[in-house]
This record gives sequence, C-alpha cells and structure tokens, in this order.
Amino acid sequence: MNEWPFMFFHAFLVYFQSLLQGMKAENKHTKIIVAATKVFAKKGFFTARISDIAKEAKVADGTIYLYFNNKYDILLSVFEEEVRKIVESTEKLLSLESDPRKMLEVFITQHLIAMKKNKNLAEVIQIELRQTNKVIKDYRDNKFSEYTGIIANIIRQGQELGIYRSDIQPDLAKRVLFGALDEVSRVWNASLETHYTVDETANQIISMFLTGILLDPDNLSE
Amino acid sequence: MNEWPFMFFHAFLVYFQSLLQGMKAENKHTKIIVAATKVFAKKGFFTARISDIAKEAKVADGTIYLYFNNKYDILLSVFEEEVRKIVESTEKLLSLESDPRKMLEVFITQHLIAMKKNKNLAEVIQIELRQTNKVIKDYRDNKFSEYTGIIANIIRQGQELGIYRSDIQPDLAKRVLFGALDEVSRVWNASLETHYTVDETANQIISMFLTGILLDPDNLSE
Amino acid sequence: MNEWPFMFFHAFLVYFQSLLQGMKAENKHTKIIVAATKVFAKKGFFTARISDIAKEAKVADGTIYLYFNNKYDILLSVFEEEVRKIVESTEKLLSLESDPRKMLEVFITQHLIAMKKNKNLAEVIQIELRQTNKVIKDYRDNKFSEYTGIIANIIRQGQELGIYRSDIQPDLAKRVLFGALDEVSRVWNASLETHYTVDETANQIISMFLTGILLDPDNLSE
Amino acid sequence: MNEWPFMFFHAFLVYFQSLLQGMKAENKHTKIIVAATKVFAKKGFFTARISDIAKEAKVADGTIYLYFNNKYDILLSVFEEEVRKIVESTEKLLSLESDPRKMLEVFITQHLIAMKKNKNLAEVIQIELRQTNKVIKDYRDNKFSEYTGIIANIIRQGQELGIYRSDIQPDLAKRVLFGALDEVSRVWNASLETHYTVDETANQIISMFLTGILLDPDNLSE
DNA sequence: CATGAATGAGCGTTCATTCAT
DNA sequence: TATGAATGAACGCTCATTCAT
Repeated sequence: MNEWPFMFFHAFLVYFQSLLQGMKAENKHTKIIVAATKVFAKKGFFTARISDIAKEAKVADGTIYLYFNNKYDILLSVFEEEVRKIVESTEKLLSLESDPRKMLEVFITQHLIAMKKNKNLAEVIQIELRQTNKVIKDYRDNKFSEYTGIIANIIRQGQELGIYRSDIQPDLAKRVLFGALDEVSRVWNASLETHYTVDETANQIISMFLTGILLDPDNLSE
Repeated sequence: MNEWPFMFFHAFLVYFQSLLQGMKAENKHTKIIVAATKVFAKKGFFTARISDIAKEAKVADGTIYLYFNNKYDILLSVFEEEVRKIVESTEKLLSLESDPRKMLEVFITQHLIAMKKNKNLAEVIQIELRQTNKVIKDYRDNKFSEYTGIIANIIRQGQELGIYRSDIQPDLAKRVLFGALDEVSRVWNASLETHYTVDETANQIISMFLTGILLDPDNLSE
Repeated sequence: MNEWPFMFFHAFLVYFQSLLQGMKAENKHTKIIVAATKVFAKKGFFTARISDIAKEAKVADGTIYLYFNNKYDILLSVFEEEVRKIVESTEKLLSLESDPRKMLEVFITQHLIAMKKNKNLAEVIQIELRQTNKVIKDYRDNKFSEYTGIIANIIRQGQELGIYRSDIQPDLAKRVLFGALDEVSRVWNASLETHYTVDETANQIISMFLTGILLDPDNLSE
Repeated sequence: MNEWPFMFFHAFLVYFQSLLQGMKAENKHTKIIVAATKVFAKKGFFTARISDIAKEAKVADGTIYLYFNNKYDILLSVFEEEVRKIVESTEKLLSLESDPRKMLEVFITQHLIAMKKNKNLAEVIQIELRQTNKVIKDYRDNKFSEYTGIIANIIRQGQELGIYRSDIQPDLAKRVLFGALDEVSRVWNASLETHYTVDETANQIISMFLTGILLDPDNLSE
C-alpha cells in the first residue's frame, strides 16, 4: 500500500490538531487556575472544596486531577502563577526607571494597584504565606522572595548611588515595606469599612517609607 | 452483675470530685487555652486536631466542649486572650512615657520582643488574621484593632504636639507599622535562616519609620 | 482533703469498669470481625464496602477505624482469627490420636466439616489466599502455613513410623491435600448444584489420598 | 481558521485507515487479550486498571471498549481464551494415549508444565475462579468445567476398563486432582521460595493420586 | 464536671466509561 | 475504527462533636 498521501496529510492533521489542543489544554488549565484563585480567595484554602473549584471552572471534579496532582498543588500553582505575573509586570515597569527613589514609588504604587484590582491575588498571597504547612514553606518562600527581592535590590542600588542611607539593611527594609503594603491590602479585603484611595495610600506609604513620619527629623527625642 | 457497690461508691466519687471543681475549672480552661495556643501555632488552625489540643492539655477530648462551644471558639478565645495580654502589657509600658517618639520606640520594641519570646503568639495572630472565615472577621478585627489602635493614638498625640507630620493618616500609619512588624516576625518563625537580633531590628524599624530611608530627605526625586 | 475513700473506691470503680469495657471492646471488635467475615465471604474483598461491614455490625462507619487501621487490616484480622480458630480446634482433635493414618482422617474430616458449617470461613480463606497483593502475601502465608504445616508434620511422623512412603515429599503432599480439600469446599460455595455429603466426601478423599485411585496398585501402566 | 484542507484530507485518512481494518481488528482484539492476561496476572482483577491494559496493548483506553463491553468482559474473554487453549492442547495430547493411567500422567504433567511456563495463565485462572461475583460464576464454571471434565472422563474410562476403583466418584476425584494441581501452582507464583521441579512434582502427584501415600495399603489403620 | 467510645457527615481522590473529534 | 480528554459516581477514611457512664 502506498502510504504517502496518508503520511503527508497526517502531518497536516497533527499540526492542526496540535493548534487546537494547545489552546484547549491551555484554556482548561487556565480556567482551573482562575477558578481556584477565586475560590481560594473567597473561602481560604482549607475551607475551599475541590468541587467548588470544579463548579467555578465549569469542569468535572475529576478533570482537575488531569491538570493538578492534588489540592495543594493547585494552591501552589495559583500562587506561583500570580507571583510570576506580578514579578514580570513589576520588572517591566521598573526597567523604565533609573532613579531608585522613583523605582520605589513605582513598586509601591503598582503593588497597591495590583492588589486593589485583583483582590483574589492579595488573598491568595496571604493564604499561601500563612496558611500552609511549614515544611513546604521554605521552598515557596524562595520562589516568593524573587518578588520581595526586588525591593532589596532597589535599596542596594540607591545605597550605592548615595541616595539611601547606608545603615539601612536592605533585607530588613524589604520586609518592612512588603509587610506594610500587605497589611494595608489585607484590610482592604477583610473589612467592609471605607478606606483611602490607592493614590492616597500610595503617596502616604511612599512618603513614610522615604522620609519617615517625623515633622522635623533633626529633632529626635533626646 | 450486682451493680450496687459500683453505684454506691460512684456517689462518693462524684462528691469528692465536686469538691475539687471550683479550682479545677479555672485551671482546665487555662490549660486548654495554653495547649491550644501551642498546637495552633505549631500546626495551624485547620491542621490542628481537637485531640491534639486535648492531649497537650492532658484532658479528654470531650472535656474541651465543656469550656468551649467548638473548635473555632477555641481559636477565638486564644486570640483574644493573647491580644488582651499584649494590649495590657503594652499600655502599662506606655503609661510610663509621654514623648510620642519614645512611645513608638517602646511599642515597636516590646512588640518584637513579645513575638520573639512567644513564637506561638506570633503564629496565632497570623492564623487568626488570615486563616479564618470572613463573616466573623469584622467582629474580631474590632477586638484586635484595640491593639493597632494604640499606634494610631500615639501618632495622633504626636501630631497634636507638632512632633509628627500632620499630613500622615494615623489609621493608615498604624497598618503600615503593624504590617512591617508582623511581616518581620512572620519570617522569624517561618524560615530557618539566621536573622537580625531584636535590638538591631527594632532600631532599624524605629529609624525607618521615624525618619525614612533617604539619606538627605530634602533632596527628593524631582 | 483526705483522699483515702476516693482512692480506695476508685480502685473498685476501675475494676468494675474494666470488666465492662473489656467485654464491650471485645464485643465490638468481635462484632466487626464477624460482620466482616460475612460480608467478605458474600461479596469478596474488593467489592465489599466498609459501610456494608459497618451496617452488618450495626456500628457507624467510623467506629470500624477505632479497631482497625484500614480495610485491608480487617481482612487480615478476619483471616488470622479464622485460621487461629481452625488451627486451635484441629490441634485439639489431633492430640487425641497417635496413629498418623487416623490423624490424617481427622484432619480431612474436620476441615471439611468446618468449611461446610462455616461457608464464610471457606470463602475468606479463598479470598485471602488469592485476592490480595503479592507483596504482603509472604507474611500471611507464613501465618497461614501453620495450618498446612500440620499436614506435613503428620506425614513426617508417619514416615518415621514406616507407615507412609518415605519417597513422598511432605511439603508437596501438604499442598496436594490442602488444594484438594480447598477446591472441594470452594465448589460447595460457588455452585448451586447438589453435591456429596461431608462424610462421603471425606471418605473418598481419605481413601484417595491414602491408597490412591488404582484398583490394583501393583499393576501400574508399563 | 480555514478547515477545508483538514476536512478534505481527513476523508483520505479515514479511507486509508479503513483499508487496514480487516486485519487490524483481529490484531487489536488479540493484543488486548494478551495485554490483559499479563496485567491481570500481575496485579489481579480489581487492582488492574483499564489504562494499564491499554498501555500494555499500546492502544488508547477508549479502544478497548470497541472490543469489549466492560472490564469484567475482558477478564471473561481472557479466561475463556486461556481455557480454550489449554483444553485444546490437552485433548490433542490425550488423543495419542489410550491407557487411562498414562492419560492421567499426561494430564497432570501438561497442566503443571503449562502453569509453570505461563504464570499468567495460572494467575488468571486463580483470579477468575475466586475473585469474581458469584452471580456470574455458574456460567463460567460450566465453561471451565470442560477442562476439569477431562479428568472425570479419564477416570470413567479407567473404571470401565477395571483399572480405576469403581467406588471412586469421578466428579469428586476431578476436583481433588484439580485442586491439588492448582494449589501447587499457586504457591509457585505466590512465594519466592525455591520449590520442586516440574518433573519431580508431577511424579509425586501422579504417584500419590494413583497409589496413595501409604507404604503398605493393605495395612490400613484398624 | 470528666471521660473517651461512638457517631456520621463530608471530602479528596480514583477510575471505568463515554463521546467529540 | 481510534483516540484520550472529560466525566461524575462512588468509596475509604477523618475528625469535630455528642452522650452514656
């Protein structure tokens, strides 16, 4: 039998199908990630049910296990995906700036914007950072520390340029700033009370972090 | 089987036990709180088992339900108890100071000391603040906000005395400071890496919060 | 407080309770074993559901896990219990005999009686021997081989007394006899067709195993 | 996307594939049977997964359902196929013999050889005979009894020729012999311990079954 | 009050089977 | 026919809570 036409067009077939399937698979994976982000944010990791995520993603429960190993794997994926996205967009924005003062302003502003826009994201970071098993934490913190590491790097650059105080420990300052930002956005999600706008909040935090809260810094308590 | 002797002496037993109960009750409640604090800190709220707490407290599982309505009620009690204690000790310390600058130093220092000394406490606050059902959160935040409210009050006092910048929003600043402190202590517990001492950390945070990280505050980015 | 009466009668109390609890626990454990034997026999290990066993034992599903680690542990316990019982009763009967010929008759007869009387037992042995994971099999076969080992021992005794042929391998003969007995009782359970009585069957097997099926053993095929 | 080329050549594809199907169908069916035999033997019916069989047969999971109705149907087919093969080869061998003594020797020897050579076969018979639902059992036993029926027939022939004892029940004897053979081969597969060779085993079983284990059959226990 | 055995609702996960391509 | 992604029913097991003693 001459198999030539078969093989030739089989190539086409495979090609077209791969186009479709790539999209399909991507879509389903993404759909589950998006759904899980929403559900985890709303109910927390432990209270969230696999069936909630499945329903939200409009797939069957079993389908989730075609894309993830287990419930925790979903959380991990959601977290890494969200962190990846924010690291990426942050670095893109920062590449446009060279002044470490401006860079911190950009970091602070975009973090707050991101958290405000995507409340799920804020929640999932909260959950991931505090809700899960310590054993696995270290690995993830390494992953996550890419993000906070950006702050430390900005500060180091500023110190080299003589803009930031050299007695400041960058690794401590990065926690101070991240903690401040995180707590502020936590409250946005947790409480129903009205709060300051993103701009106002960003300005205050920038100002506090850069110049402190003292009216007259030269006049410290004795 | 003749049950008479059993029942007869059971009466004795009950009587003797009742004698002990006045003092015991207090002790049991406390013992459970202490045990729960330890267990929640170690395993997290959802991963902690009632039987873990019971074992740690050396009581029977059922006994816990004589003192608490349900698992969540234990967490709430633990949280409130811990917050009560820290609010109390903080206010006692602050009552000895009048300079708002000194007062912030005291607050920062004692918070870090408390979290370092009692890692369980830090964990439980983390858990309580991020791990539990939103519906109930508002109530507790009100309860908890007594503590962060202290910061806001100090700042307001400082503003009235012209020490702190009047453009700073005290309710925002309290979150910024609490967030910074909380994140720093979270990392102490979460990671095994070595980190700065309490003193060093306190000094850095005090300095950052009061005067900012700029070397020359007058020379802001254009 | 004088604790003497308390402690004295507490001893009574503990004693009485231990009597009750020993019985209770024993009863529940036994109830589950009995129920599981019935259910496994009826449905097989894999088709049997924990809830079936619980229902049969009139306990809650969860109760089963107070007495057994997992489903397989139940099967193992059932098997060991049944084997223990039959080994025990068999050895009791055999201790009354000294003639190895009689002993084999006793073994064969009591095995068939036991299987006929307790069809569940026959089934559970079948299941256990063929239905479960090979990895664990060796351990259990060691346990089970106590029973078939009885046959080998009888044969060895007979060989020493010059009653049984010395060219017979006891370890092979024990499998031959056990296999024959087992297959016969398997069919009793599996098929609905009428079959020979226990006595008739026992006599036939005794006769076949001892003297073979040849009319004239001296006249073997050339 | 223009789907025209895809659809056009899909028609080709289907056409070419249809050409292959006559021969392929046979092959696939056989491939699946062979794969299933292997997998069932290795893991047992319940532990075996359809996907295991599919992988072993190098077909897609769904393909299996083009040839079999369900998982149990596969087992049934495997069993019948294996039994068919062994019945066929056994009868071929037996047709060369006329002496019922020789015939039993042939049956015993070839059964052990077959089980030793094809451990899968032994396992599948074990599984089929003991692992599956009773409801369906009778049908299959009828099917399977073709094989054990051979033993009964040999014995009946021997009885008619005055070679085998006329008091022996052929239907019982067939179970005794099959049970013995089956148990011996079960142990070959189940345990890792060394065991007798096929020849040695066959000789022992032949000898036991024909002449019994007594040294002097005339000297029965009183 | 104290106990801890018992309960049973509830969930994560598996896998035989289906079906669109 | 062939594929394998998708389905969803079903089950083993856990653990907060109850209650008889």
